[in-house]
Amino acid sequence: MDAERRQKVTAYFALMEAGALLRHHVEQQLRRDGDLSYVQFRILAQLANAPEGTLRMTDIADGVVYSRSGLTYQAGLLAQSGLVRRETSPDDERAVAVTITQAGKERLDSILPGHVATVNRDLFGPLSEDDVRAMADVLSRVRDHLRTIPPRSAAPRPGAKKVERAS
Amino acid sequence: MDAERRQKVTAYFALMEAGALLRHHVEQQLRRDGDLSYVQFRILAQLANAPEGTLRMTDIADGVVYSRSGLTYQAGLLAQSGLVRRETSPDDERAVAVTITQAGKERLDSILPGHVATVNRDLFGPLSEDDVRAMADVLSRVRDHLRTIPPRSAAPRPGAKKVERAS
DNA sequence: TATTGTTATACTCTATAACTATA
DNA sequence: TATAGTTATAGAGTATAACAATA
Repeated sequence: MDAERRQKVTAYFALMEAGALLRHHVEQQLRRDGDLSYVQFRILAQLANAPEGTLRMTDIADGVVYSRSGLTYQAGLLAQSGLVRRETSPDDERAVAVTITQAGKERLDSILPGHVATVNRDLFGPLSEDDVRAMADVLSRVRDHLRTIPPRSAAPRPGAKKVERAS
Repeated sequence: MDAERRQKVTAYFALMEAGALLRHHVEQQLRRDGDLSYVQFRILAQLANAPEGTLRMTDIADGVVYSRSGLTYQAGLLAQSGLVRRETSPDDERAVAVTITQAGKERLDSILPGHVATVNRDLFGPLSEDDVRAMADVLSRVRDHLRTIPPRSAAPRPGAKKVERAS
C-alpha cells in the first residue's frame, strides 16, 4: 500500500532527474563536438534515416519539438549552417521538404562516435543487459502513452478562435 | 550483439522522450493549477520536507538546478510571490536560509492533489506494479551515476581563469 | 474551410563572469 | 585562500497569435 506509493514517488523523481541530467550531459557533448543542440541532432538523425534524406516539416515535428514555430526555428538554424536544405514540396505546394546535405551527413558522422561513447558511459555504465531490456520495455510504453495525451501545442489549430473575454 | 545495441538505442531515446513529455505535461499542470514552474515546485517541496521548513541555498542546489545563479533566480521568484522567505543564516553569515511561508505551504497543498492525479494518469497509467518497481530500481541507479559525473556548472569555481584564445 | 508553414513578438530560463562578504 | 550567494548580462529556446498560401 504505502510501499507502492513510495515506489511511485521514487520512480517519478528518478525519471525526471535522470532525464534532465542525461539531456544535460548529452547536450554538452553535442555542442562541444559538433555545435549542435539535441533537437538539431534529432532532426538530422531523422533525416539521415529517411529515404532520400528528406522529410516534410510536419513529419519531423512528430516527436521532436512541441510547437510548429519551434521546429521552424531549429530547422532555420540547420539551414543557415548548411546542414539541411529546404524547398517547396513537389506534390504539395504548401509543404516544405527538408533534406539533409552532404555537410549535414558529415557533421552527423563526426559527432556520432563521441555521442555513443557518452551515452554508453553516462547512461548505460551502471546497467546490466537485463536492466536495459527492462528500461526499454517500460519506458517505451510510457512514451507511447504520453504521446497519446494531447501535447496541447503541436496540434491546437482547429479551434484557434476563442477570442471573446473583453477584460 | 546487434539486438542489444538496438535495445540500447530504444532505451536511450525512450528515456529522453518520456522524460521530456512527462515534464511538459507536469509543467502545464503546475502552471495552470498553481502558477509554478517545475523547479519552483521542487524547491517548495524540498523546503516543506525540511525541519523548520528551512534550507540553505547550497542545500537546495543539490539536485534541483544546474547553476547557482539559476537557483538565485528561481528562489527570487518564489520570494517575490511570498511563497518563501530569505534571511541571513544565524550560524554562517555567508549563507542564506530559505524558509517556506504559510502561503507557500498552502500553494503546495492546493497543487498537490492535481499533481498526483496527473502523474498517476500520464506516467503510471500504462504500468503494472512490477513495472514501477523495475523503473524505480533502474532509474535510481542511473540518476545516482549521473550525479556522480561532473555537471560542469554547479561547481566550477576554483580554476575559473582559463581565458587565452585571442581569436 | 482545413492544412502547411512562417513571422513577429514576448517571455522564461540558463549560464558566465565579475563581484561582495564572511570563514 | 576558499566558500556562499548575488548581480549584470547575454543568449538559447519556446510559445502564442496573426498571417499567407495551397488543398
